[in-house]
Amino acid sequence: MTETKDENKESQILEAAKNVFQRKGMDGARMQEIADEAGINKALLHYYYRSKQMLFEAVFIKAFSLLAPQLNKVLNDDSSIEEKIRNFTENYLSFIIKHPYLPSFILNELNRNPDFLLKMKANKGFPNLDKFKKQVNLEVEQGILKPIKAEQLFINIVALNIFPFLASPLIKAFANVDDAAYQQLLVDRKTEVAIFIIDSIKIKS
Amino acid sequence: MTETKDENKESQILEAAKNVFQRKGMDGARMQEIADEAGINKALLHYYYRSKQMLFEAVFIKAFSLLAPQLNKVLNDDSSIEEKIRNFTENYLSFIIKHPYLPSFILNELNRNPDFLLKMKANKGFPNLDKFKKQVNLEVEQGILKPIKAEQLFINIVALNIFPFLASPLIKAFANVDDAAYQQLLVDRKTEVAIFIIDSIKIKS
DNA sequence: ACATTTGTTAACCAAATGGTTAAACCATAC
DNA sequence: GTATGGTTTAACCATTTGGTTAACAAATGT
Repeated sequence: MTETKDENKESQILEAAKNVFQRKGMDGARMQEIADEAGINKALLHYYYRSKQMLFEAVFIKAFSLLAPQLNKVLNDDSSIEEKIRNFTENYLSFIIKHPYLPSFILNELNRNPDFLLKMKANKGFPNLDKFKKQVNLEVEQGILKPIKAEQLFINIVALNIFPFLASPLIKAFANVDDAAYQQLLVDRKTEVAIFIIDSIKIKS
Repeated sequence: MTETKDENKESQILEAAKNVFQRKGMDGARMQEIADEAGINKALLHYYYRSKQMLFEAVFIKAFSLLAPQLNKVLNDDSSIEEKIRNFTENYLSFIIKHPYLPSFILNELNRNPDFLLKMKANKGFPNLDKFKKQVNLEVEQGILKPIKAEQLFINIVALNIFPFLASPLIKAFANVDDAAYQQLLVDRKTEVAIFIIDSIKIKS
């Protein structure tokens, strides 16, 4: 129905597993349901991926590898902090709007099992704040930015971008908006969020 | 170990259930584990709360009822938007630091089953943005605040306050800080977040 | 042609799990 | 004391679930 026509069974299974795991989480997912969604026999799952745990890890690592490098890319390019914020907000929101379950999936499973991160950290391409930190400190000294700790700024940027995807049912209920209106709010945020952050931290000249 | 000495079995069970459900989620939780944590027989769980589903709903509703009214209180008092932001940030962060699993638990389970919100919405005391919206619009007209939609501002406030509790393992890994340092970051946010928001939206005189 | 490896399936299995039952326990009332 | 009602437990049950097996089909190599 979506993509991955039929290349090979392996990625066809992975696609089905991704859908089920992201909907139900590791604990809620059933191997039978994944098999059904992939249109194959349950035993075949175990033929390709030995166990539920291994299938899950394959899905998780793929999802994480999709999300993390983008973050890294923006953090480590040569633009100013202001540009970084604009780029990140624009790119990341566009990306997540296409994969709305990703953030929730990844954060949940990391909470469930933080040790995962140890495996991930080994990979190079694992996001790293060093350059961003130096840059923030420098721009603060130069009087471009108001004093703020790089870590706090980083949390704020990520929070403003990702949170609406973690809490959509709740926000929809509180703000009394329907799906279409919420979708529009999200699109608006592609520019709104960057403005919001920059207005907060930039010293006007 | 914590509170609820021994009042009655019912709340003793609820306390144990809360702990297990918040750690493991509905799907990951086991009735046996809840029974063990409550120091009772598994059959007794079913004696007090007929099924896992009912026990879960009792826990969930209690958690939600703890979180929601606070939000409502701040939104609907008579202070200015600026004061509301300060109050909310200060109060909510203090509260959540004491119950760090709550946000993750509630958001997860709502994503898993958004229909829950219909039940919740029936309760009076369910948070409502009407007053907040009017107030934002008014202060924008009066030139106190820069133009911003109330919904977006609301999302931003909640995101900045809650997100660090949803993503703690991830942020710790990215920012390379240990538990103690992270705890300190959270405490700092009690004032930092309010400043960050107000700097962004307030028109300087 | 045929042997060998790879892919696929239906049937099966053992463990885990939510839930039930029937008996025991223990207060309080008579 | 013992009848009565709620409380608690050990043992049990049916179903679900992850995983295996053994047979079969389809490629692939020779």
